[in-house]
Amino acid sequence: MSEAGGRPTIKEVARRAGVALSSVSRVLNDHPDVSESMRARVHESITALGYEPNLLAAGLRRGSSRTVGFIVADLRNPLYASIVTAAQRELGGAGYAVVITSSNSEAERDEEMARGLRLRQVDALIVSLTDETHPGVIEELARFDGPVVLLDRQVPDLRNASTVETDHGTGMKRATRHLMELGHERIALITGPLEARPSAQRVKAFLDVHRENGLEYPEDLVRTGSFEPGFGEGSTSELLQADRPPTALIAGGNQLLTGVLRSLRGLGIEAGRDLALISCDDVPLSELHTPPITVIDRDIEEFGRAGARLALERLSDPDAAPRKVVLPTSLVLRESTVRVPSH
Amino acid sequence: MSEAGGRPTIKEVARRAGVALSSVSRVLNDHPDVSESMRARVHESITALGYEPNLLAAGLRRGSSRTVGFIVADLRNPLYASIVTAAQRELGGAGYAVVITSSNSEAERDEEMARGLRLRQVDALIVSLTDETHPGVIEELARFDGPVVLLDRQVPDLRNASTVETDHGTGMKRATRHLMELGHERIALITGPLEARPSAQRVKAFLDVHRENGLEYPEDLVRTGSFEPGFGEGSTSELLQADRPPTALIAGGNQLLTGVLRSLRGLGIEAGRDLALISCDDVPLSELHTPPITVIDRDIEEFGRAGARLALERLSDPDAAPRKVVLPTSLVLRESTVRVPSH
DNA sequence: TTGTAAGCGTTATCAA
DNA sequence: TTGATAACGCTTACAA
Repeated sequence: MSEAGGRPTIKEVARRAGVALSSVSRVLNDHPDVSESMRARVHESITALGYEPNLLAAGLRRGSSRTVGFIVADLRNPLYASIVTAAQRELGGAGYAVVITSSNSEAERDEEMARGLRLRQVDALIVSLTDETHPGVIEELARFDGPVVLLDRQVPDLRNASTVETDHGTGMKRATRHLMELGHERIALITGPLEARPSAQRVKAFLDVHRENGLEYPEDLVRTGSFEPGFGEGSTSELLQADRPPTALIAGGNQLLTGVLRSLRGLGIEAGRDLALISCDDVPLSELHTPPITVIDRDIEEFGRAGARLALERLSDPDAAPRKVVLPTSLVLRESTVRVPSH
Repeated sequence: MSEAGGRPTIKEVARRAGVALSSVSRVLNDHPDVSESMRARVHESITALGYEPNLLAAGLRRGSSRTVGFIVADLRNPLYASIVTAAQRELGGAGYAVVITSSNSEAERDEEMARGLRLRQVDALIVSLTDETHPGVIEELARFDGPVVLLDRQVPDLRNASTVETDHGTGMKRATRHLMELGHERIALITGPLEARPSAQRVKAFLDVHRENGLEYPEDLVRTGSFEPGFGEGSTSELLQADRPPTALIAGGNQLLTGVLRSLRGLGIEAGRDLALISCDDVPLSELHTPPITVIDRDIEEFGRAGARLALERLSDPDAAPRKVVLPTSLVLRESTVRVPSH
């Protein structure tokens, strides 16, 4: 199309406009010291040539790619997708592009993704770690020298990281107390690995409420391990087919919930009638299930925005100290927990 | 940590190893002509210095970023997330990173994202367009000179694009016939905008089956417009509160389905009993709903993989002609369509 | 097999 | 306010 085949560069724009290369750059980055006539000539040349900047080159020279890397444990979880979408909007408004990667809930992939993003010179990293205790990932994040934002995770070794957390503990306490008030004494809890903050917080809160009500530690009723549907399904089947099955169950996430519901269907057990059921995070399934399912909810968009803001904060002021934001949860009561257990 | 503060570069690796800069590069890219001793010395130096390559620089020089850009209409749709995840795995295996962007179902954002990815010098583009007729996006894609893969879209003007399509027509025909065999004569169809291939294909197939059965064109029962839940909810309410409501309904996507179900709940209408219901694409909600919902299904992972393969195909051989892959659909019968309508 | 050197498209420093 | 020019970190002819 232009001079010599390939895409026109700043150099050709300069030649055509009869100005210096650096002047074109100044116009492009709207530098304050450019005359109106210069701006006009350059713009004329730019549109005539159909010039488009090469962001790789600019990033290399500038030492910053104007890009934020995002690592999520599982993109297929609609929750993460919402977080990413909200964050992307916030960051986009500030001129940053977002590179999203998914680790498929494998800690080694987390490490791989973090490294990849580092080498691509992203300016900041927002991560939802699969395993906050995995040394490889921590090391990887420590090597990164831009701001790091951890979502719902805590890594004490990472001096440089801001965090946005959810107050899962309070939510779990409310849920557990709610079930106890309904008369349940044998409540089961299925949640992800203890290596992820939310699970640890939930288990602790769950046990605290038991203790506070003078109830024994229901060791056999607490299952931690994974956020995948399969884990929810298997655990539910085991729990409900044991000698003393629970009368209520709390699922620690929407993916776990689908597993729980699959199991219930297989066993012919109906939530709300035969078993009180509570899930974490509101999704269409929990709302539209028959009966609708009580959930520990939170503002997931705000969660994503908060992550983005924490990153931007330290991007605009590299000396700013890392911060921690804690977001609240609320208990949304629905029919899956209205009836008193028949046992 | 190393010489002068910043991260070590290839230059410092070379100096420490006492070899030429280019030799380090050769080792890094495992060029065939490197002696074992050279390789060893360089590697020693690399680990000693903690060297890490700058992919921005490599990409600039090479004229290729080893990156594939992905544009999806809505990341929050679990279906897209699965497609992306599958594609990412395939592309990652071939050494390509994936930059995911979401346009939030806004055609202008599609354009914006495409441009952004272009400027970032991605090597290929895989896109699920919001509006395949939007001139801005088409122009944008046309300017791109690497391979373009369109997902479930067709743009005749784009000579350079491969496509992976779903045979939505056959699926819709099966679904419609199935309902007619159950005795339904007034079947409603709610689907996305006609500007998106799947909707157009569905409407056509739906009408074809009506014609083939000697039934009039149910103009009042076909609603096209958007894939968002709100559109599903509003349309369902209107349809079911009209003078001659349908006895069966087909929802053209999982997001639409949640809207449909919300509306049904509000109206006190039960799927499977009062209204036969079919949805497109299987998600936990369709499977776990009471009653389970009949769906037009497809292998969504394969869809994503196919997109990735089409991109890789032309990435490794730039002269390869664009190709088109069509994936089948199947009808999964469930309880939402077993009963004969009472009307 | 290895080294020298040019250049990828920018930005930023320095003079003018 | 503008123009030369030197990087940025890497790859790749070409020479040795």
